[in-house]
Amino acid sequence: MRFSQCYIPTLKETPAEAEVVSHKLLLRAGMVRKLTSGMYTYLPLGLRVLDKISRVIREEMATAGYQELLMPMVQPADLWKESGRWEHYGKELLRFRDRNDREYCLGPTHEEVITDLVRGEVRSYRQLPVRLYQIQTKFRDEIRPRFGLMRGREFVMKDGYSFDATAEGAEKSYWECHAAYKRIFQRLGLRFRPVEADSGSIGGNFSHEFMVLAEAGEDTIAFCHDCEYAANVERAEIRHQALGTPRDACPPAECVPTPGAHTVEDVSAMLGVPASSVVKTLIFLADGKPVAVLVRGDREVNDVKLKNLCHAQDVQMADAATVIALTHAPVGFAGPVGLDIPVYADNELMDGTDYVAGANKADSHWKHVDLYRDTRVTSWVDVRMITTEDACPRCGGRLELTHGIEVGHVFMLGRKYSDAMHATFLDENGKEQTMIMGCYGIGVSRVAAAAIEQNHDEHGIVFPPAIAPFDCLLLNLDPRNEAVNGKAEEIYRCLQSTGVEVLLDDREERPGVKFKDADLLGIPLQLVVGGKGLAKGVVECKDRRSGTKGELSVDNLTQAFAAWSAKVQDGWDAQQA
RNA sequence: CGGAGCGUGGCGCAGCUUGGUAGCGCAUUUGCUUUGGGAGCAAAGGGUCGCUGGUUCAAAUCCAGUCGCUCCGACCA
Repeated sequence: MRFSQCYIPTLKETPAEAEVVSHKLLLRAGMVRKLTSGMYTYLPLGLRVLDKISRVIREEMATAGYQELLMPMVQPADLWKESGRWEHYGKELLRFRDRNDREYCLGPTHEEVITDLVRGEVRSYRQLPVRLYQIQTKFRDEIRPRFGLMRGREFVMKDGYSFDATAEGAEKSYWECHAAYKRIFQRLGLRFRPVEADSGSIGGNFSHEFMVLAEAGEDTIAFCHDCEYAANVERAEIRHQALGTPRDACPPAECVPTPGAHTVEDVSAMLGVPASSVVKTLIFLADGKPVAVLVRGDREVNDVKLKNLCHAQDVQMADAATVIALTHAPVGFAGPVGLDIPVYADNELMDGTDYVAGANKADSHWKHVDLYRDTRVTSWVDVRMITTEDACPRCGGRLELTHGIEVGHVFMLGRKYSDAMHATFLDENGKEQTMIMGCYGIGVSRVAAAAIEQNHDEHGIVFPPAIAPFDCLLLNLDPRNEAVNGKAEEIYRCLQSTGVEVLLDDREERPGVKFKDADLLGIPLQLVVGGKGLAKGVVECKDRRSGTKGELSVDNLTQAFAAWSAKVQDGWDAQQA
């Protein structure tokens, strides 16, 4: 392609609306433009990036035995009523009516449609497994779209589904897709980790998220240095071993004044005890029902764990009025002593005694609290956030926390949808059975953003070769100079004929403009054809990632280019490993 | 939805407090010069100041409403 004939509107300045790096650079590099909140037009260069990502996905899904199809974006409400999600999915599901007043929604995901399809065709265990996927635009009416392509309302997703006759078969489908995802993100040149994850509202038995490691990531993941364990902190279980030693004797509990101390820090400072000796008592509403959660003062409650423990759809911190009604004290003085709502205490508190806790009375706390002696704990549970002080739940090794961007998620759904929608088949005994499903998503447009979050510098994007819109950017520094122009055109044709995707910058611009745009666009290989180089019989080359510059002789350019290109790819592979 | 902020030529911003001629940089057009890291000079074009209503002799500026966008929280690929 010729730059002069491409629609690549690069920007010198960053539009005010962009906050995160990937959004700024996608706008500046002329890859996307916003239509309205959370909805973007992919310009030619941006679309090429999506196509590159999709190509890898298609190849690896095919290898894993998944076939591509394409389902409608508009879905009838009936199917969603059948699965029960018309009621449960919430406002993210954009609903509307047609001219005949029939109800529809825009597809945020396609479990219902695919299940309807498969139940209509598949009668026998002999027809299973069925493994299908599509790459399509999805719509979710997000509460708050943000960060450009990272969380749009309209976005491109690959969604795959498997239907199996047996649990073993379903697991096979699941793990084969899991393996395909590893190959996909590997090939895309991203540093990533598959992590154990909570299933959330999609439901199901177990799931893994694929996290691209990046500072800007909205998720936190915990992973072990000594074994393969990695999990989203929402899910990471905590290895708790009872100390086995008798707890110290605890002096009688004593109520002491703590005026104005309504944070753990205030209390521990005022009473001269470490935060770890304070019991933090938080009141939550689980589907509207109050529960108290106890964690050590220096820990955080994990509300996903709490949600699962309560079997609740929704868990929130209680508002101030509710706290006052339940504890008879303002926020900040709640404690487990004498509290008559269910109390979930974190396992970690088992080991200690002589705690400080709120007194359920304004400006007062109890000292010398023994949770066994002085309170009634409903159950001891794992409800807190994991920390780097915790040991790996698998092997006891050292844990590290890092940020990640969720680009893929695989779920073992089980029979959640197939039961609700009667997707059944006859087994070898002629007995009716329910299909076992898995579903598998990759945020294609989010992968593009995540790749940029992970790979950029102060000059612009640094695309991994597999994702870059072109393999090579060929700069013709002086199109009006016959020798330079002729050589640039010759190299352009020559590289194209060997299958290299080349963008030729043939614009009548000053060299500086071309260099700046070249770095901004992030195409991995830059070749510079200019008078200076040609005088020496060379064109200059630059590896966008490392910044390393070199010279390639014009005489055996094809071979020299191939060798250099392989070297640049090696650099990427080394960085990824 | 709760909290914070922003809307002024294509882009980035100033002006608003204290009402009175709409301004700067970039980009665009033309000419000349320049030509290896976002060129220089000269000239030119382009804005109902988000929208509606109000106050006023007079509103970008003050008031009310409304729409849109961004950021912080609950959601998720």
